[in-house]
Amino acid sequence: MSTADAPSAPVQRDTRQRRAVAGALAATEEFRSAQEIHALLRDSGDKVGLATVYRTLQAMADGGEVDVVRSEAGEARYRRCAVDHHHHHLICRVCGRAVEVEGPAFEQWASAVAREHGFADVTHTLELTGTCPDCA
Amino acid sequence: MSTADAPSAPVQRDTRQRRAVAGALAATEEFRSAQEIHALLRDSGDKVGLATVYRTLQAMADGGEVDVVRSEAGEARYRRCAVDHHHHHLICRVCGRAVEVEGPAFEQWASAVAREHGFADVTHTLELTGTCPDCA
DNA sequence: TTATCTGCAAACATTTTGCAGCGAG
DNA sequence: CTCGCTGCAAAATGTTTGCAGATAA
Repeated sequence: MSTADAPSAPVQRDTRQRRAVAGALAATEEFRSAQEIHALLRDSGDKVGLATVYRTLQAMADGGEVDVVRSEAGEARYRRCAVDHHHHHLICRVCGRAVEVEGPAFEQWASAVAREHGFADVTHTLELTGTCPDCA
Repeated sequence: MSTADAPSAPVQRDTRQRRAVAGALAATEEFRSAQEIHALLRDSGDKVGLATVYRTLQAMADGGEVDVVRSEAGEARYRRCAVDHHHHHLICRVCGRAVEVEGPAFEQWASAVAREHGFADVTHTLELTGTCPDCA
C-alpha cells in the first residue's frame, strides 16, 4: 500500500482564475449565476474565460464548497456555502433577493416523514419563492 | 363598458393537441418534462409538435393548471395540479419510486415564514430524496 | 518536466419564436 | 370569415467539451 491510497481528493491547482471565482463568490451573500460571475470578474479586471467559470463552479459544487439552486428561468445559481448548519432560502422572484431561513420544525418534520416510510439517508431540497415587500 | 371587461381570461381554444397534452398530464401523478410528454404523445399515436407541447404547457402553467419544477439537470417538469391539497414526494434515489407525502405542518411553517418576512404570493418546491426500504 | 488548467470556439440540449397554413368558433 | 393555434425549422439560451498552449508544482 502506498502512503496515499485515497483517490477521493483530486486537489485543485491554485490558479489566478480559481481564486478570482472564489473571490467573487466570497464577495456576496446572494446566489449568482455563472454568467453573472463571469461578467463580474470581467468588470473587476480579472479576465477569466466563461468556460473556466463554469468548470470552476462545477468543481466547487462537487467539492461541496458551494450550494447550487436552479432559478425559475432554469439557470444554475451558486453561492458560497460557509454555514455549517443547514438552512434554506426565501427568494424574491422579482429582484432575486434571498433571505436565509432556518427551519428546525421543518427539518424535524422531514426526518419524521422519512423514518415513517423507512427511507434512509434522506436529503431535501426546499425553495420558497415569493414577492418581497419591496417588489410587491 | 362591454359585458365582459376582464381581460384576465384569455380562454384557450379547444384543440386536439391541447386535449392530448392535458390527457398525458392527467394520465400520471408524476412530474414530466415537455420532451417526455412529446414522446409520450407520439407513442400514443397523437401527433403533436414539440413547440406546441411547450406552448401548451407554458399556457397551462400561466393559467395555474399545472405545477412546474426544475430538475437538477435544469429541465422544466410539469405536473397536473388537480389536487386541492398540496402534497409532496419522497423519492427513492435508487429505484425512483415516489411516495406521496402530506405536510400540513410543513405548509403552515412555510406560510408563517413567508408572512414573517413580508413576502407575498409564496410558493414552495420541496423534494425529499432518500433510499427506500427495498433498496437499502 | 509534466500533469493540470485555461481559453477559444464548436458542440449540445432545451426552450423560444417567425411564418405560412389549418381549423375552432 | 377571422383570429388563434399548429408545425416546421431556425434562433436564442445556458452549459459542456475538444484541443493546443500556458502554467503550477
